[in-house]
Amino acid sequence: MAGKRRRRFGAMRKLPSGRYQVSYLGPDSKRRNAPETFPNKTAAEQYLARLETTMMAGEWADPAKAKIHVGDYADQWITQRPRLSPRTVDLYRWLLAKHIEPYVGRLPMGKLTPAAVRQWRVDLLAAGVSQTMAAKAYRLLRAVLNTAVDEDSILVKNPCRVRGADQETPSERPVLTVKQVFELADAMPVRRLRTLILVTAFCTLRWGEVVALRRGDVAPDGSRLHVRQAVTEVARRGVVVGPPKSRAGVRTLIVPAAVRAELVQHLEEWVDAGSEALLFPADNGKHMRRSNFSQRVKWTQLVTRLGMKGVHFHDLRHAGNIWVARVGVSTKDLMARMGHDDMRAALIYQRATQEADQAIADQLSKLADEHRSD
DNA sequence: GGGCTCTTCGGTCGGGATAG
DNA sequence: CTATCCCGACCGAAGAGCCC
Repeated sequence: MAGKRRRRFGAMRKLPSGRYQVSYLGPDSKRRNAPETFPNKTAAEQYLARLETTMMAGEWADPAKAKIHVGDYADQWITQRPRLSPRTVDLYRWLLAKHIEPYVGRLPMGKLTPAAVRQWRVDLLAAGVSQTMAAKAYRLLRAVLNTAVDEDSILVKNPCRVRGADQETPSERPVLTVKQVFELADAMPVRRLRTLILVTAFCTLRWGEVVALRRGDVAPDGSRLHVRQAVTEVARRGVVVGPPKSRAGVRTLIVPAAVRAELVQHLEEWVDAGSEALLFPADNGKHMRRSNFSQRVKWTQLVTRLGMKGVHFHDLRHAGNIWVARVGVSTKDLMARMGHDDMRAALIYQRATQEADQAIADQLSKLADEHRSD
């Protein structure tokens, strides 16, 4: 066209109706029309200018893809995610079906605004969903949408921006005393489960770790324990044996002298020969199952009867950790014993100890004050 | 300007109820 | 007894912020 310079970015034409239509090349070099036409040339120019800026900033979103439904995209996301553990896949699918799909699943991606996300969360909580589960669902949706932003150019910005919505409200677990742990152990219907309780508490083990222990993991004199495996129960696959939860989970523990004799006796009386024999097997010789144990010892009723209502098996591990922290070890040492890579949990125990120290100090001060006033 | 701590984000395991 | 549903708690890696 004579006299007309080609535009640096995009193209523009006047339609028979008198309105202006613009088109442009996306980052994928495909030509697209703007979703609407403009009443005058200036408006069209402004649209192109804004568009160019977003594209330069790498924030351009493909309008066609924005029509994909949130639920479909999320479903695809889970399927395509590499290296998710089976447990996580199960959880994600469940969260999607239960807490996401029914609310925003049929919404096109482009229609999922921050306001819609906010409302979704409000609805979820109003429906009686706990903070914890709402936070989980929120985090999943956010992770999905982050991929939509970063990799697929479906969205410009993640609409999940509710402050604190990803936070799970931590709750205090009861702290068992040494005496209570022994009471619990004594209440076990059979001797070998008594040992299970004591080893779990004094070696601060996880359930999956303690039931995976084998004869070869215990030093002959019961002084050391080698944690090298852990089991998880996976839907449709049953018990799965693998490495412990974290890298630091593989560890060697010194067994407190107080339970060594018991452990050695347990090995003699109950554990099959051979280094691969399980320390605490089920009656069928295979790994003990959680629900099997709970039902067998009637856990819920038991702890209630002993005045420890609401105590979980995992609280044995907590108790052990608290005791260890009270002995006055460093955070690093505590982490090593717990099999943690992360210091957060260890710090919680040390804080609990500090509070106890404070209480002791306060009591001492009181005594001193009483003395002075005499 | 390198090592530390804190926060954010994504991911994994534990526990109880209940149906089979 | 096992399997599964539903929910709650816990954890690791990397990025952000901070302090020498």
